[in-house]
Amino acid sequence: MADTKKPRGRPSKFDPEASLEIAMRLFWAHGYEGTSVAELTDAMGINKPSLYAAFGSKEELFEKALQHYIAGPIAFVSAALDEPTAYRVVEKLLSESVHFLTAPDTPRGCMVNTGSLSCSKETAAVKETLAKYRQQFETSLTARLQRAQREGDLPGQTNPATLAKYIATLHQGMSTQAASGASREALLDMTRLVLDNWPSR
Amino acid sequence: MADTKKPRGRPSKFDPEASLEIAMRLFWAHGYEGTSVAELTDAMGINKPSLYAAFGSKEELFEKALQHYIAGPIAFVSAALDEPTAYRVVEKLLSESVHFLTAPDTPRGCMVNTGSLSCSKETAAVKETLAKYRQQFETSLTARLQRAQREGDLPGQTNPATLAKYIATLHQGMSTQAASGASREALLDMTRLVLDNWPSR
DNA sequence: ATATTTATGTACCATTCGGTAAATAAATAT
DNA sequence: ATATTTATTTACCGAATGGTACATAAATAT
Repeated sequence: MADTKKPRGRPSKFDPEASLEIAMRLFWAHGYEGTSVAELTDAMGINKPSLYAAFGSKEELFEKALQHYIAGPIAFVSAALDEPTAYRVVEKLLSESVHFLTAPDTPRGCMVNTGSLSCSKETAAVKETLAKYRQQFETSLTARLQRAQREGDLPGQTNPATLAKYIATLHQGMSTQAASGASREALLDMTRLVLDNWPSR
Repeated sequence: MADTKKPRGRPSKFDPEASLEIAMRLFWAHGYEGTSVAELTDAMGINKPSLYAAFGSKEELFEKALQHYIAGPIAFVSAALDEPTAYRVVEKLLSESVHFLTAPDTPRGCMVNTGSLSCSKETAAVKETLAKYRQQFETSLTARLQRAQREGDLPGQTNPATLAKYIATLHQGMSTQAASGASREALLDMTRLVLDNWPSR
């Protein structure tokens, strides 16, 4: 089942998957513009041509690191949408986000939120990519809340899009809070406050 | 009353106040690292030595532009704390923030939030300055809510610090939302939702 | 008129930026 | 053994970065 046929030329001395993980951590911690190619190659232990051969460009590497981030560390976000009720979706989303955003062994804050909020004109594409992902999340959450309304666990007078924007906004704000040093306990207290005032509890 | 005594040397051909306003707009729109000194001097119509003579360094200029921003465009934030009740403080704060963050003639988002969230290690000082200002706001709001509790317009079981963090988090999230293109109407709807679920209404 | 003071414009500094050309090293195919 | 293929290392590219030395221009003081 494994790849038994040996490749033709000189073997790579680095694992692209491991390098992607390293890139993710650096972009996560310092953003797109705050991370230089030299820092990336230093951390990966490779030279620049190897990076460009494997990933194309800094921007492509960022995109791939972003995919890696979405499929890995924040997979819990889309998983939370599978909870049975709107309340439990939001409960799980917020509480898991707090734990994630304040985890001791990973950068503070969410890469999708802090990766590139304001940037030079040249880097606007990256900024918009991240904005697109945030929008996708909000759209998915809206759809999930609409389903909840059909299934009767969300009051009919609540606007799902507005509620989704509310949760997305809180989530984005929590990312800033965590990146600025807010404690896990304080953010959990805040989550409790939000859930205690949930429209349909 | 005016400054009648003529200064000694060659007169300045630029107004430092106007230049500070220009710097504020650029930093506001593109952040600290996303704005280059060359872009600043171009927009101001001066040469670099004039900028350095007037403001010291890029970082000092940013600090002064930040003061200008806090004293000007977002003076309404501390002004909102003067409203008579906790509910009206928050109502004014959120609704005015939405109008401010989505104003058509100014950059989207709040400079204190988007000025430098993630950045290279070298620029960590600017990031922390902004985090400090956000913390100051949250602390002021906490104090205001404590006063509200003493004055009886906020239920005793509510934790002012938690409630203040909640509002601050929403505010920070709204900045990201606005910077990402959220419409004024959608954000006002969201504000309405928040206020309708206010703990002590 | 001349000296002094201040701000200007020009030209430059070392460093870093993202990215690449070219030579070389290490593997397999024949 | 030799050719071919692939990835490596080294060295470099032009442009942009934040910041400054230096000569000059424009004002006042004497």
